[in-house]
Amino acid sequence: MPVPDGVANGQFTSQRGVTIHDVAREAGVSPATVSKVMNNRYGVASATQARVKAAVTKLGYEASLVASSMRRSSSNTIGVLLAGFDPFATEVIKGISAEAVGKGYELLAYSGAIADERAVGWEHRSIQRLGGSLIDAAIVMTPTIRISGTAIPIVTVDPPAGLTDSATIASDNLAGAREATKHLIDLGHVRIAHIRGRTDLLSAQLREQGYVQALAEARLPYDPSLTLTGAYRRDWAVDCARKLLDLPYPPTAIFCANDWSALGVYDVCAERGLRIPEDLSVIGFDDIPEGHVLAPPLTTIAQNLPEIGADAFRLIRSMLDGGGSDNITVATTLMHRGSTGPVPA
Amino acid sequence: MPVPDGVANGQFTSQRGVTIHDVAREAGVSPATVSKVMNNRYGVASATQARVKAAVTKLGYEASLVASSMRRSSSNTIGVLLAGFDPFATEVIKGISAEAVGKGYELLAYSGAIADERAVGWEHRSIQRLGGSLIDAAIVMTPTIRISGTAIPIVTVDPPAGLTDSATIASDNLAGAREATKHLIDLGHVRIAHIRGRTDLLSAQLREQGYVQALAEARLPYDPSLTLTGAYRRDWAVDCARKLLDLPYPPTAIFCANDWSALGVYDVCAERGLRIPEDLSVIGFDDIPEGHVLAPPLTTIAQNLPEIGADAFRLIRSMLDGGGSDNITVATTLMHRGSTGPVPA
DNA sequence: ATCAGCAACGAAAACGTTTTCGATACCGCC
DNA sequence: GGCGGTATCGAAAACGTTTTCGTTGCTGAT
Repeated sequence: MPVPDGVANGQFTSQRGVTIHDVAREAGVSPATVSKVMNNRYGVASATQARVKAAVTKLGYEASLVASSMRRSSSNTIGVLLAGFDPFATEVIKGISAEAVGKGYELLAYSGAIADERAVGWEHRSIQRLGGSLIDAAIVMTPTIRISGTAIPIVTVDPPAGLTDSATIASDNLAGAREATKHLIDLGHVRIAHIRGRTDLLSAQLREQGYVQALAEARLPYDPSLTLTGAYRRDWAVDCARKLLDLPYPPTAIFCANDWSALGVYDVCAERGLRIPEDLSVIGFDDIPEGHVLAPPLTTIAQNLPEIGADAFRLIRSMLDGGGSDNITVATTLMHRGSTGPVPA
Repeated sequence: MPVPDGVANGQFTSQRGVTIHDVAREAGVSPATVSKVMNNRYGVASATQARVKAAVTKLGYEASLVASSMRRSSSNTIGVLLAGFDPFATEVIKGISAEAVGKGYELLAYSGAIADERAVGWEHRSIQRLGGSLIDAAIVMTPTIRISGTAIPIVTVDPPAGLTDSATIASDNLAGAREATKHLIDLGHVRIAHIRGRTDLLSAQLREQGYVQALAEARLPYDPSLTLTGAYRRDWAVDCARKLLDLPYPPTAIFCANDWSALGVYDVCAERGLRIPEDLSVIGFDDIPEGHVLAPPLTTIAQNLPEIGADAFRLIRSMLDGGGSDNITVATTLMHRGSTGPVPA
């Protein structure tokens, strides 16, 4: 139901916002004085202050963030740079926001990845574009490349491999994967497969490493043919699951590097009539909401995403205050639901 | 484990990003020419272009968003303005993002509500601060006031009461509330209470209206003493539930204006030893994740938040192309879970 | 009466980019 | 050789704000 409210095309381009000059003219002072009043600078008579404030409220003036942050060095806002507003990122942002509220900082989440061809290097581009003026510091989510030589403090959430010399926050992927694998071992499983994630990501490497460690700790043999690459993708995981189940001596349990991969395993079980967990135990990683509504609900390793965000904010704040960088890991928790059970007889 | 990576305090303030002047000097041209190359303007020799591009890549130059959007009018960015990154807002943002990706637009979510005392009017402040230069249009989430006189197109998600003359998107709160109430009626309930939301919000008004309509359609009597104000808050809803259950002729079912209010009802049932749904049926609105893990899981009216976001993006895009405004409602769906059942005998 | 001191205010520069417009050099053609 | 036309480039203004610094005018002390 379109509303014919009498607005024509181009209605907005003609208008320009009210500037500091308008306020100055209204109050009969110079722009410089208006700026001083707005920023509570010393050196303006109280009578003038009152006049300026009256003009400000009358005209509804608010300083343009762009112009002021161009002149100033600091803007009191911290930027959150992300490839897209996916569930992972938004959950972490919630944590950042919860921690930041009331601390006098504004938050600006910027998604600068326009198209896939330009996607590589979006982190650097975004920091260059926003940094130094619009934002005082940045929290970068799941970058694909190493970021260096920036003019502002950076903390990296879910960092890429090999980035230990700067500030990073991530789940304790190693311990989480070890716990997942140990959970399967405790249920009596001996032949445990692993569908690993994107091998270029540190998180995937650590989860695989945790899987290997848990096997070693339990003195179970490590069979390389039981580890396939699902790249964190459901469709790839489908292929992996098929190959694993086609093995002459197939696994009785699969540890998936993330929940999406586990969904792929569910798909294959459905197509082959295999029951979970009676015929095959499945455990995931991440604890996405979709896992709750599966039949059976997915056993998984939950990441504490808001806590990661809160830690990221605390760290970047301490860096703004002159503190050094740090590498923080956040504990995961095993969510024992319906998709894992004792080894079939 | 702090990493002593040899960085001192103030390490970042000294550095300044590489500007267009640096590139110009490197390439032996003027800043104007560099700008033309960056923006693919006509009138620069191919040899010069190559030299400039080489300098750009060598220095890793990226135009400052602040400076360029100060000079330009358009920035190809649409802003999402919100009071905070709460679950409602982030879910809608996901929908906006999913719809915006690949359309050539960048997204900038800005949370300008610093402290509660300054919170009133954050919408206007944010638009003034970002509009006209940093963002070309804005999607405003759950504003508390009417926004008018802006220089850029605005669409409002979950608009306040009385705002029908501008572009708005919201769930079909009326139909959803009617469905919720009808669900209880179909289960045989006759004495149905309603814990309403914040009466200043249009959503709450419509949900109450839907409740009243459903009663009327079923020719059930409307008892004003069965409607109390929970203001969308859990603690207020606790008081409401206590009062309702203390009534001489208490309700057998309660329709809560949102899920948080329903949680308050759960609290009171727990404190009084009432069983859900045997002694009291409870239905909520919103479908928050917390409702899934309750015992019993909460029956509720789910909002299609990502769809709201997608609609918001589509609408603002058509407005940028010169289209008129619109008022859109998005359908809700009843999630029948464990907290509603037949009327007790 | 003179002057140091200070409060109040404004002129102007600066931030980094884009865009207009004028200047220059070169080309082909008469 | 002169000239109109075109291609290429740079000087400078502009965007809206903040900040420095100089100017003005007043107060109070000598």
